[in-house]
Amino acid sequence: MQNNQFKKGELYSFITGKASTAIARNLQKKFNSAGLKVTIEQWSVLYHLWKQDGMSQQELCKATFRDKPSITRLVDNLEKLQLVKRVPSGNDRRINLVYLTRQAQRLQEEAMNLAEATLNEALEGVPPDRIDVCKEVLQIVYDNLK
Amino acid sequence: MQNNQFKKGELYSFITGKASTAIARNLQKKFNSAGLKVTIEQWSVLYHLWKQDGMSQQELCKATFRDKPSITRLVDNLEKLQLVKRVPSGNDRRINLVYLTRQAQRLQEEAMNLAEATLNEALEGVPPDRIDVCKEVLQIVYDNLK
DNA sequence: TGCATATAGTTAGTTAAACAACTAACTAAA
DNA sequence: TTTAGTTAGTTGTTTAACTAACTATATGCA
Repeated sequence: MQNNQFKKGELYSFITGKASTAIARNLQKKFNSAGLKVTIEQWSVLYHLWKQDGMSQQELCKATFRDKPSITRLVDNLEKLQLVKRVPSGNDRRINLVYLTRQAQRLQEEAMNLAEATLNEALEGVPPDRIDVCKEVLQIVYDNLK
Repeated sequence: MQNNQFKKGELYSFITGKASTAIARNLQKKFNSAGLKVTIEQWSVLYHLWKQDGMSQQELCKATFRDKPSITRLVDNLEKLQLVKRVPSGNDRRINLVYLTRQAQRLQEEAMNLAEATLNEALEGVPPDRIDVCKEVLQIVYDNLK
């Protein structure tokens, strides 16, 4: 145990993740301003479908670190927005494959550009090597607790 | 603009803050196992009251990075749990000062120890200087977007 | 074949976040 | 002192997270 790494007064911001909250909020505002009617959570699902269309809900769970009910709801809402479509798998009738609609495909570039812009704003003035350290630490944290 | 710091494929985990989610989830489980009947969000309010009792709701907003309705509801629930009490300010009748009950004071040590344990687990194997870099980067991110 | 077990997804219930619209109380300037 | 603007807090609505309990389908093994 590395007991003195954190003094009690410093626990808070690490645990509550205010930085990532701020990033998410900033991106949501950009979406709203641009008239993109998606939430960050919905975006996080679309993001993975843009990388690989036709994932199952289970795969989306793993990719987005969400549980099954969350994905059910998110896909419900994305279907209502006509951005994705559930298609039953031919091989295994338990499985829903989730496919992007034309409409969602058209959103990709704009949404990704806004996400990139948010990150560039967030990381303004941070040297690349420090970003790398930060990414590594956060990855270790995630792996340690998984 | 530092345009090539992030490749598009790397946006995701930074924006969605999976590390802080994992930390929060881990701490919540520790609370549950220990029979502490508080949520992480409630803990985040208690945390600041343990540092300084009798803060106003507005001050709690700033400290926890939440908006006013969120604090209203968290304090509502903490009151139901008999962990805090609203006391109208003498000087300004708009203001509620939020005070810890005896019961909440008794929770402090146990809750803080669990939070510390979570962080030690999370940061196992991460050298202290890298943690410092990480904290600095996250602080800059937060300030950049504020 | 048949049954236990695992997997994919849904539904229900509680808690919380974000936003907008609101009331009440205070402050400062005409 | 009246009015305009600000600040503190509450309420309503939508979206989402997490847990538990559920249905339906598939798989593995006796």
